[in-house]
Amino acid sequence: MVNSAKFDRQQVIANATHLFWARGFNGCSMRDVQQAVNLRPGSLYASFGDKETLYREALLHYASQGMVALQALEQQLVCPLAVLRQFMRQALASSLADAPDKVCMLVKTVHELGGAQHPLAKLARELLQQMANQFARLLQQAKQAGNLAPATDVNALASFYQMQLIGLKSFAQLQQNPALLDTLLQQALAILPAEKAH
Amino acid sequence: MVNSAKFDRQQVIANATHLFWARGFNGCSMRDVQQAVNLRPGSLYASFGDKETLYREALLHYASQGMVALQALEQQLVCPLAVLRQFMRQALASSLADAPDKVCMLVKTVHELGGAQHPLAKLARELLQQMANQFARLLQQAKQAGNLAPATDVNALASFYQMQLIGLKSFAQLQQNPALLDTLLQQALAILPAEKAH
DNA sequence: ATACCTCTTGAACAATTGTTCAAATATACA
DNA sequence: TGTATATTTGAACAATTGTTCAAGAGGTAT
Repeated sequence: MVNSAKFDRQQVIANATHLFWARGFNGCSMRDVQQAVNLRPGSLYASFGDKETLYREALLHYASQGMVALQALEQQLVCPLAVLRQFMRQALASSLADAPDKVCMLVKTVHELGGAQHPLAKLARELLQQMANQFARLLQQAKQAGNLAPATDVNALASFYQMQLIGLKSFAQLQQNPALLDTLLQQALAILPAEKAH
Repeated sequence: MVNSAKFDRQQVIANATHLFWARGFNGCSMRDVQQAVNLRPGSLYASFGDKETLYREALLHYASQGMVALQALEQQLVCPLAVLRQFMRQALASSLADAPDKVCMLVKTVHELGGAQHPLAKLARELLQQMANQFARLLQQAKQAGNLAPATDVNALASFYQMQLIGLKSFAQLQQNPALLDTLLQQALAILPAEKAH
C-alpha cells in the first residue's frame, strides 16, 4: 500500500501557496501553515519536507498558474501582441480583486530573500526568467508575422513588458484607487506595440 | 544631566536602516540589530523603544534621504523635467552599485507587511505618497513653464513616474545585467516628457 | 480476527524570538 | 573627592520558532 493519504495534495499546496504569498516566508510560521492546510506537523513534514521545501513547491505551483493563464490566452487570441496586452490587463484586474496579495509572489520572494542569495530567491528568479522567455517567444512570433520592426530585440522588449508588469502590480499595492490604476495601465499599454489595424 | 549617551544617535539609526533595508522587518532579529548598531539590548530599548518603533525611525530616515537627493538635484538643475530624469538615472545607478538592497525600502516594507494592514506599511505608503507629491510639484512647475501640455494631469503623471521607478528598481533586483538595465532605463526615459530643445 | 503496513496525532525538543531589569559602570555637579 | 543621576551591561524571561518521534489509528490482505 502506497500513498493512502486522506488529504488532497494539490489542495494542500494551493492553500500553502496562498498563505506564503500573502505573508511571505518569514512572515508565517509552520504552525500557521499547519492550520491553513489542516495537517498536523508530522503529516506535513512526512509528505512535504521542511519549510523551505514546501515553499519551493508553492513557488512552482504559483508559477505554473501564470504559465497556464498565458497559454489560455494564447488559445483564445490569434495575435501574439494581443495575448501580451490582454495578459497585462488581466494581471492588473486580479490586483484590483481580492488576491491574497497584489504583487507577484515570485517578485515578493526575491525582495524578501534576494539580498542573502537565498536558494528560494534563486528559484524565483529562474521562474521569472521563464516567464520573460515566454514573452520573448510571443514577440518573436509577432516579429515574424510582420507586426514588429525586424530590428526589434525581442528579449529586451520582453524584459520591458515584464518591468512594466512588475511596476504596475507593485504600484497597485500602494494606491488602490481603481481609476488611477486604470490610467496607468492605459499609459503602459500605449507604450507597447499593438496589433496593426487592418 | 541629560543625554550623555556615548553613541551617535544618527549613526545608530543609519546602521539599523541598512540592516532593515537589506533583510526586512521579519528577516532580522533584534540581536542582529544590536550587533549592527553595537548596542546592548538595554541601551537600545531605552533609547529607541521596541523593534517596531526603531523600524519606523529607519523608514523616516530612509525617506528623508530620498527627499534630500531630490532637493539636491533641484538646486543643480534648472528644468524640473531634467530633475526628474536625472533622479531616475541616479536611482538606477545606485541599484547597480552595492546598495544593501536594490529595491526601495518603502516598497519592500509595503510588500512585506502590506497584506496585514500593518502600521509600518501604512507609514511607508504615506512616505511614498509624499515622494509622488514632490514629483507632481515638479511637473506642475514644468507645466507652468510651458514644457508640458496644459491639459496634463500632473498627479497621474507623477504616479506614472513612480511606477516606472518602482518597476526599474524591482527589475534590477532580478536581472543584474547592466547593459539590459541601461536599455530599460533608456526605454523608460523615452516615454517621459523631456525638456524642449532650444 | 490477526498481523502488517501506512498514515496521523500531539506532545516534546532545542534553538531563537522580542523584551525586561537589577546590578555595574560612567558621568556630572557639590 | 563624594554623592547623585544617567547610562550600559548581560543574564534572564516567557513566548514562539522549526522540527522530531514514539504512540495511536486506520485500512488491507491473509
